[in-house]
Amino acid sequence: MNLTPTARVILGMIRHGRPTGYEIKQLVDVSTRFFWAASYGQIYPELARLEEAGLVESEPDPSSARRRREYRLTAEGERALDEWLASSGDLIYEVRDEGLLKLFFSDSLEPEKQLELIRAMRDHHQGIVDQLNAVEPGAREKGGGPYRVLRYGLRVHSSYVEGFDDLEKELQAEYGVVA
Amino acid sequence: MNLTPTARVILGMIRHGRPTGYEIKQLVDVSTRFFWAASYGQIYPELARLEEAGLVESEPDPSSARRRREYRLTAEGERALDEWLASSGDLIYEVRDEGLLKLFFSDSLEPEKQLELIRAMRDHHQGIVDQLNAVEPGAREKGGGPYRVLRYGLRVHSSYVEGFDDLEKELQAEYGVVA
DNA sequence: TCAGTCATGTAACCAGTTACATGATTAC
DNA sequence: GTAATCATGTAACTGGTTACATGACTGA
Repeated sequence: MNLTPTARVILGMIRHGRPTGYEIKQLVDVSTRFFWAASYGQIYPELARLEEAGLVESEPDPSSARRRREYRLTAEGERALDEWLASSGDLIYEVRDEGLLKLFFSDSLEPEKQLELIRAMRDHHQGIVDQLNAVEPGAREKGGGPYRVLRYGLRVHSSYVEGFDDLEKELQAEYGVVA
Repeated sequence: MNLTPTARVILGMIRHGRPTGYEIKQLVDVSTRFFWAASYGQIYPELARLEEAGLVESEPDPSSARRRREYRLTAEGERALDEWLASSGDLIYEVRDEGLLKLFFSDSLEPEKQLELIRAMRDHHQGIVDQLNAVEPGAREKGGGPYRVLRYGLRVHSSYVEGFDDLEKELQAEYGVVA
């Protein structure tokens, strides 16, 4: 009953009230995206596999004018989801941050280019903070896990921004630049 | 001259004084690993491709008793590395954090399990902080990009730990647990 | 002598993205 | 009418891990 990575988001999202591939993708894109992304190219085939495996079942939504297939968890699916949530093995934790990699190798770069890099990273994380802030009110109302995760994200990405601000000042001091 | 992701670490590490696949992997594992990993299964084939493409050249190390192939950057390779470092397009930034995904869906979990999850994540990041602290003295001495990256990592992972500590207290209060 | 480390490499697999294709419905 | 959005899906590709295989050298 071992779930593939994408299956975990999908089952979770179905229980969370997102019964179609499309709706799952929509919610992922404004919530889990920053720590767990998913593309249509993963979602639709995985839904089919999950149905084949008996963890979900589906039927076309007749109340909708457009083509629309609604999924729900089977008893098996509920069990598999709970099992994963309660499991206590190693948790996947992977990061790929090209900016940090550049920074690591940045000693050969001109100061101005180094600053440019740091500012780009700062802006990127500030952008995430902004996006999180934009959904904060709605999330606060609902509370629970999603809201906890949101606040966590807000905290760490703000800490990123601070870190880059400090780095920028430090570099400017080092190279004798006057702001 | 577009470098594959792994090519960037490799070229950077060669310039940084790690001329063999083995040594590249060793350094990656204690430095960039937390934001840019690489496995032997990527490194060795990529070295061969880079040589084929003329970005590196190599010869067996005669001064070594064991089999050992030393790579160095060609002029082409130097140029490609510099070009990447100075480029200013979008930077890859990807995270996959299974713990946060669980937390997102954790509302159906018993409080005790929720706390367990939060503690596991806390411990994981504390472990990273410990590992970073272990290499801090050596990195401080050398300074430059690697040291900047290290301090950044220390900062954000400490902020993760704090975040989870707070979350734990919050949950305990919510569920009326007395520490 | 034997465990550990240095050192290179391959094959099978896994998980993911991007781009494309299709078409209906809704809002302006 | 037409642009945006809803909605599903596939094919080609990319980038990566894991496990395995091999063997020499080094230090206790």
